[in-house]
Amino acid sequence: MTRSYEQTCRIARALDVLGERWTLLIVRELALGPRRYGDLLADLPGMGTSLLAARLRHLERYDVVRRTVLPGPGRAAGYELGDRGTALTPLLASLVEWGGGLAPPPPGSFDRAAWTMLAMRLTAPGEAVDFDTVTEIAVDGETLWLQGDGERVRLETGPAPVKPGLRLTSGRATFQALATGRTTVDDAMASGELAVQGDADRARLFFDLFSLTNPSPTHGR
Amino acid sequence: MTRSYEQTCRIARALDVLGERWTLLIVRELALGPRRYGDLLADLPGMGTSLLAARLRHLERYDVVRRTVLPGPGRAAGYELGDRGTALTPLLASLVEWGGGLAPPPPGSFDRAAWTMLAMRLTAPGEAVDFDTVTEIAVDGETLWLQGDGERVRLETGPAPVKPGLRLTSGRATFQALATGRTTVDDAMASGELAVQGDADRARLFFDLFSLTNPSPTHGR
DNA sequence: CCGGATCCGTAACGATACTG
DNA sequence: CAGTATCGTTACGGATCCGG
Repeated sequence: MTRSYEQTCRIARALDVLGERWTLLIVRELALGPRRYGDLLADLPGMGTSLLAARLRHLERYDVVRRTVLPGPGRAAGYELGDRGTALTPLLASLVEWGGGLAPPPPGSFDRAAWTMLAMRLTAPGEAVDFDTVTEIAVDGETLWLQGDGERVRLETGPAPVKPGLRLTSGRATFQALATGRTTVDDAMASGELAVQGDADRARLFFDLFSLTNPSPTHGR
Repeated sequence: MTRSYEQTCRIARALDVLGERWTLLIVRELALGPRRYGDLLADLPGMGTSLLAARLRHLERYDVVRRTVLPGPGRAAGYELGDRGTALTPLLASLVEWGGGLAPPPPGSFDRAAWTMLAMRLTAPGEAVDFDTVTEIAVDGETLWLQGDGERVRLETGPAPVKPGLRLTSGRATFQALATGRTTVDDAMASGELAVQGDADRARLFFDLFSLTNPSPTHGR
């Protein structure tokens, strides 16, 4: 089917499944919640449609990805992570940590707040699971939400399914600065670049918990 | 040079550097100690020589890989991991963990004890760094050695540079069974499939510490 | 002989058009 | 909207060739 390294090594076999172009970015997208085929295509600029279809079929075989019926009216078909897909969380976290050490991206790159927020979630300390305020984030028109439930932090694209207890609105540059700790909630509020609806203390706690401290909190050996 | 996703996302940027075919397997090989160009080529069956040269040059740019002079007589040129390469240890560990959940490899795959031992080292618990006995392992003619120094576990291919305190000799199948805990040192010794030179208690401790317990000791979130 | 560079056939990818 | 079909382009794999 797909080209294999034909090695017994676990690393090589993992890469047999995950190592081809776009594969882990599909997993990244679905780590942000279930999506429709067309949404995936739109969020992976440059990827051809036939390739996306082939990758999804491939990943289904390993239960990395699973077909599902999306919630809400319309019973639309979509894709979500399977059990072997959610098991990729530590791998995605390693990639985020390592990628954080690279030079800053060239201007003109595609950017989405959801990617930054996913990186924040993946590298957040364990206490972040107790952040139980439903928080909606709107960055430059893009909206997403998250909530900790004591077990893990749910993070999905789109508007919050219930009325959020905290709502943060900003532009991309400000959000990036907040994410990396280059600015603070107070400064961003004072300059009008960040709007906070809800408790300002909660907003401060939010960025304290999820901030992409770079260099990273070395995990592993 | 190489094709990029052109996304600001840290995952995508990490994959811009690491995501192409063979790249992480080169890192895996160099995680087993410095090597010469020809050795890398021999240990990566199927890889073309021009591609290896291109990958090495690419990885040098990011200090994942570095040119070096090999120890020993001859002052031969070789390659070793750079700082950004050794920083890939947690990523390799994640791949090992995830790959361990896949179906067993098809027969006829390439196999080396060094790959299994690297997987054991990457997923071993922290106490393994205190395993300070120089241990040489010979599996089916292939030899490698390792030693903990209290900080980390050094693991390299080839014979031990000093007289080992423990020496284990077996065939591939037996070593695999010992690595995955499907057999014990005592059983393998009793059946003559494993020869232990040195303290048998140390040999037992060795496999206790490094055994690829599958399912894994969940690390990360 | 080792460390590559060159060349060329094949397989993978990317863009667009097309179909149920 | 969710894919399949087609086709030009790029990347890879294998063999051969070259300089120290």
